[in-house]
Amino acid sequence: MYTALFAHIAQYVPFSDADATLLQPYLGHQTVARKEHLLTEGHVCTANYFVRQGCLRTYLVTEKGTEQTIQFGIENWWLTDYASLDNHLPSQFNIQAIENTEVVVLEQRVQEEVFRQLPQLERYFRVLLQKSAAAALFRLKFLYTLSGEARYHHFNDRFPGFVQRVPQYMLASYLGFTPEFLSKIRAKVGHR
Amino acid sequence: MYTALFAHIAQYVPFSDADATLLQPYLGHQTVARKEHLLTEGHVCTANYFVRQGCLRTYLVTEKGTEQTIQFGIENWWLTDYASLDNHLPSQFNIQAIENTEVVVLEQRVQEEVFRQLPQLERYFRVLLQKSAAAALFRLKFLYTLSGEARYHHFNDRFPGFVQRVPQYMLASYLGFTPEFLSKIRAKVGHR
DNA sequence: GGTGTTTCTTGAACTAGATTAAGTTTTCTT
DNA sequence: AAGAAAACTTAATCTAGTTCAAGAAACACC
Repeated sequence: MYTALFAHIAQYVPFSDADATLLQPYLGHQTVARKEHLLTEGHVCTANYFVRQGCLRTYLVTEKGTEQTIQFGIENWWLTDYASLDNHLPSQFNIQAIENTEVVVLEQRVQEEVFRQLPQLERYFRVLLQKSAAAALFRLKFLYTLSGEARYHHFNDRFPGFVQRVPQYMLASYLGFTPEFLSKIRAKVGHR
Repeated sequence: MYTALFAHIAQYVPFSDADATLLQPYLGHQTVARKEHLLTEGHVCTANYFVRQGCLRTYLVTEKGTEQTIQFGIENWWLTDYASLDNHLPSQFNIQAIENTEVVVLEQRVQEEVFRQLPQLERYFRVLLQKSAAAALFRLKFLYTLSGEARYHHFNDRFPGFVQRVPQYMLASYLGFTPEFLSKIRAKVGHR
């Protein structure tokens, strides 16, 4: 049930079987059906989610009523809206399953106790968040310096299986352009 | 010398005078003249910088040779390139002073020892990084959903003093458009 | 298998912002 | 104070990507 998460933690900090036994009662497990939401905008985000299997996305609904995909989360990634989680504010984002997904749930209300009993998890999350900060810098570089078409190719080269895994309108949205434009790009290179 | 940093830490975690005395020998202090660099792309980033006074920016040089400003860092902010810092890789970014600036320097090579002696700093940085992750989500929302002109107004409303503090071509770059376009926007509303 | 819904594709018309070019103003250096 | 460099402004032309519209294809449900 939680072995993927425990293995992930052990990659970064000392984490014994006893530690795992200690942590387990604080964790939840949830199966999320395709299209089902873990977080809906306007509601307070109450947990941090670790993807055990499957794929999630964070998106928002624009003033025009269209969906803007902000990020994807696949296996071994944590996903949450920290602004909402930490400040108990209604979230501006949605977290939704793109395919049937299984997540490990760390509720905000037990997080402090978890850190008290397993202080090395402070370090685990700090290290992961540093990786996330590094990725955010590259994401901005990507968005600011590449054309829409170059972004598609760059992404496709980097994550070749992704294009088949997620609907194309979501991918287009994530990459910052319209599905119509994505069709045009793909037609140009024979649907790679 | 380090009182601003110590006060900042004490906002988030228990931090006594004894803790401050313990940390101090591991810190450096640097005055950076306007336009001087703390990090140059192609070099490995060796430290995390806390802005005591002044203003920094992270930027990159595009393939066309133009500068793309990615972020600003003002008082009480930490600034670094985590990808380079943590993995000892040459950085793709530059960190430069926009005005005369004073920073507290936490070198990567002493960081582990600092965490060993002051474990609450693991928590301090985790909390700050969570805020940073929250801000990154909002930054993407901002970039994806607002027009160039709306981004200018939104930013100006939020940080009214900033527009006078940084050169306009840097602000335009940060907001994702050309300086020419920024001139047009400002002419429209009578140079606010 | 049939029907309804969602996703993808195509093409014409449109537009937000970029590019090019150059003049003006401000700042910096000596 | 003078000259050079950097930053800002202005306007015409251009373009990457959007919008609009609708048909085709794929998927979901009963």
